[in-house]
Amino acid sequence: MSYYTRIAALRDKRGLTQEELADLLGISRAALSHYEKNRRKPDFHTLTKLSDFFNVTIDYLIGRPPQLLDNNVNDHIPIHSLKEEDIFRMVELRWEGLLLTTDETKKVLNIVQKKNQL
Amino acid sequence: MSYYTRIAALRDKRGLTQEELADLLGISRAALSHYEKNRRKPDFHTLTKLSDFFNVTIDYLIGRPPQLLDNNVNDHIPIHSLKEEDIFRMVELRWEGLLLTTDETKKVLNIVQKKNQL
DNA sequence: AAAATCATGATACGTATTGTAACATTTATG
DNA sequence: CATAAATGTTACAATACGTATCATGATTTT
Repeated sequence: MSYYTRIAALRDKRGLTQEELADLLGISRAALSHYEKNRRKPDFHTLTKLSDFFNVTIDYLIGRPPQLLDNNVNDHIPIHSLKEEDIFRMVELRWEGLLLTTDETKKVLNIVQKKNQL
Repeated sequence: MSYYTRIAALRDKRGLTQEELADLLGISRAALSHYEKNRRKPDFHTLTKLSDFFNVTIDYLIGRPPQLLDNNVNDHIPIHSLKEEDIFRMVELRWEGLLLTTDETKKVLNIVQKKNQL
């Protein structure tokens, strides 16, 4: 219920001060401090700027726990006529909230391929 | 800049009225209408309830355009010591914002495997 | 097709939340 | 341990929110 955003952790990881990040995003340091301490909630625009900057999803940013993979109903996926670009768009691998590059994705998919288990 | 949430579209897809969805989520119909028309912005808790209900990310829900896969720096991924469960956690395939089930994911990964192109 | 019903959009206002500046406290450094 | 740098906190004006209510639009019924 009471989320803790991961802004502070992400910022620390990059060795930025509140003031530096605030300037980069065009917001005040006080506001950023409030966000990190969960006293204030950034609006969508700021959320997006933060997510873009750190290359994470908003879900990750606000500390939303990951969803489970089952109990879902996707009737409309044309699984057998997926084009390569469709698949490319679907595959978004992340590690601790961070998107993998194309290269990294390739490597992981190769492992999947070898293990042949999923 | 000015996002349009996909709440209305997702709700319509399920054939729900504003009142029905509002009741399911424990919010007022007026509030929901405001969210759909981008006159008000739901708080994190409501955002999460909506995302959980529709099984989509918050990013998708608020209409954030998808991120690109390149220009990223993930130095810390232990690619060669990934356990199967690690990979499982990483693989979150989506189609129009909706998470794929394990079965569907298997199928798509099988296609990837055959095309052997990614 | 008019009346009635249902669904959604819009407004106004009391309340709650936000942003900012200023001050306080904590942490790092010479 | 004194100073500076970084972060935390408070108070208040400005903004945004939730709700009730009314307005409009869309279906249904007869």
